[in-house]
Amino acid sequence: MRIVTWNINSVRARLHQVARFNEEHSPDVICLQETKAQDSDFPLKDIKEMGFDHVEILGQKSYNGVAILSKHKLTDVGSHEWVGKSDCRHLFATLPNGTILHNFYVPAGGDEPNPDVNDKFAHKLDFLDEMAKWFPDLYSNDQPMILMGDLNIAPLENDVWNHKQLLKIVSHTPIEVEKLTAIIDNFGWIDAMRQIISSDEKLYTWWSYRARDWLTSNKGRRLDHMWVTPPLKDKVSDIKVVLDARGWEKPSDHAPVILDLSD
DNA sequence: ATGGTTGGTTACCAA
Repeated sequence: MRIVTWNINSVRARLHQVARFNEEHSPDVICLQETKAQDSDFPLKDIKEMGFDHVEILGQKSYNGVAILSKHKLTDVGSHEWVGKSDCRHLFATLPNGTILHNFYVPAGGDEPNPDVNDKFAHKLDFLDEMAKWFPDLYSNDQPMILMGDLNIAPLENDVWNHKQLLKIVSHTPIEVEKLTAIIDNFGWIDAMRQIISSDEKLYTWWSYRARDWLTSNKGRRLDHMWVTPPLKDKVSDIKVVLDARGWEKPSDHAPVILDLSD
């Protein structure tokens, strides 16, 4: 089973890249974030022609939006309105083997890492606090479950190109890292990417559009994540960040992340 | 210290 998370930064602008990725990597499921299309504008027909017979979408005009593209039947589909907002940041569904998928787009949080003056940062912190309570309230971690998506936080020193220079940059501030770690610890999630690729190595999934040459400067951050519950721990056979896709023509600023699970 | 780019929507907002 091959499961992918990808912040695509507009599904309509990147439709040909979904097709290319599908041909080159044969995923079973792709969880998309930042689709930036209301449901009536979602290119459902094109996606289905790629072989994704089961598609769940939750979109809004211009901003945010998540989708699950699947070649297997999806059941028990739903979402939660985080911090009381209906801003299309979460979708969940269950695969035929019983594995529950959660697809998240956590708020980016703006530029100023001070919740007193920046409402977007306050919203991000509230969202994270709610996530830390929500999973233990509703689930047990002895069921197979995967949480993936753009969490907009790079928690470890080697998740950013320069730890010290980014301590006051939103996505790597101590308060965000502390809250993300609390979500993991409260429920017992396993960081599948770091189980496969050692925390001693730099690992990024996002590179700014503003860099003159993203690959040469390589000032990346690991903003996208794949977490699994303990029953799936030993079934994670591989993780890959598909760097190629960041270098395709008119790319998203995020690379897709592939999770391979053995049966 | 500052500005750099992109997508969606149409004079900026969010990332």
